[in-house]
Amino acid sequence: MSHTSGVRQAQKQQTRQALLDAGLRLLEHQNLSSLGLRELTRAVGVSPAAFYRHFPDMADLGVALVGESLGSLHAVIRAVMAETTDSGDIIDRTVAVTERYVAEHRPHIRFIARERYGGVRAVREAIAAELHRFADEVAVGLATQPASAGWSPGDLRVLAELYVDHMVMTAAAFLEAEPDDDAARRRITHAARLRMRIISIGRAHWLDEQG
Amino acid sequence: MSHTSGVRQAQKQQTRQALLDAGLRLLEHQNLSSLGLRELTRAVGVSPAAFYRHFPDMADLGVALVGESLGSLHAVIRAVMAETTDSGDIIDRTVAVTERYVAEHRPHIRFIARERYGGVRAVREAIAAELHRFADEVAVGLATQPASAGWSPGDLRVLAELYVDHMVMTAAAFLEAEPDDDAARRRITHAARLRMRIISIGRAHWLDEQG
DNA sequence: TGTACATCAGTGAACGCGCGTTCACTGATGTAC
DNA sequence: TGTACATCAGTGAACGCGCGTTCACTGATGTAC
Repeated sequence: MSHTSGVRQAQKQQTRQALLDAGLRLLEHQNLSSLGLRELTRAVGVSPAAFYRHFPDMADLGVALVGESLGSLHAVIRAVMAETTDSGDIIDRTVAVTERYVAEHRPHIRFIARERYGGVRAVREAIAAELHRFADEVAVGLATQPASAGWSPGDLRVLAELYVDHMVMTAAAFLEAEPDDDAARRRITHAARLRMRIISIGRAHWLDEQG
Repeated sequence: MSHTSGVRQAQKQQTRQALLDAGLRLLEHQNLSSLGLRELTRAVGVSPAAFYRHFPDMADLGVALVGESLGSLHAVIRAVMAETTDSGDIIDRTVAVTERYVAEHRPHIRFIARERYGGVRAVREAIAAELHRFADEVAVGLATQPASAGWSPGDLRVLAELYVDHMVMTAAAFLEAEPDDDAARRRITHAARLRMRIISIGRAHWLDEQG
């Protein structure tokens, strides 16, 4: 039984967080699989061996970064979905929230984009699992909307994934633009809204076409 | 003036191709930025120094692999777009072609997915440029269709990117499934068709909603 | 056709370097009484 | 409160290893006459 309080625990947690923070910073220009253990501990200012007090290996640190990067998104998504106003409004709001989230968590989102199909299996799987959970949440939200009447659960789930994928796609686009390139950001915003509207209209007319 | 014929040229080309082939194979389980020069030349059976007769560095080999991976897709896309039958048919055909292309070029497509947002700038940019060119081509194709009447060139371009992104998304999904997992492949095919139909229907009703 | 010289793809040895991991250790923090 | 012992985060030295790059070289191929 370990007391969770105490100076020692707090100091350990602080070093762990320093490793995560430095890792994220160093990953701005490289892959997780090319980030060196010594490079990381050097940046933090601890000995190489200290790393092993916190993570068994780099892949494990990567998985921790996935949680840190995507954990806070759940609340954001739920908040947007809860405000069930008209669909045009919800689209603009979603795009705006995505833009702001990328601006405020740039290194985290870059890390996710880079490692989503990257070379470290455990990290890839952790990201896939998180996105899966987002899609679940969106699917539940969609199911409660009147526009979903007549949709099978499986097809609703595909629709939810479509929305999540587009959110990721939009985030990646904002990522690639320079943060202060306002023209580029307006272009991305316009494209993201247009895409989501096309999908939204397609959804609304889906059942007509099936009849 | 160098004669392009000759035994020497042919042998050099052969070694270069062996480097590309071995590179692609070694990149199945790792990033370009963690692929070692010695690891690669060892796999090919030449001395490490021989590498420099063909590429200045690994990033350059990566760019060559991008060309090799996406070059042959142009012809395929153009062929599908040329057969302007009804839109349901063209969707099924596109999904089927994507599935077959991934099955036949698995390592190439995996490389593209992994490096699209990867750690090597030159390679990222080469991939982005190729996808940009695909979208251009699709936009030209779309512009000739009656369903595009009333669309601005800018919005048509967004629509073209939407189709390209969905092709990439579908390819990535096929990639993640085991090649012999027929159930997974059927699920992906169903989802891909549904997504494209929703987009197609949204496109058809876009102008109505704007009025 | 034969000869003498030029080119250049690939060699093999050498270099200095930073890597991941191990280990016994230290000394501050925690606990029992 | 004070004392004696336990815990354990972080140290620093050591290890063997594979890395990227350089260099003068070799010998097959190419060219000029």
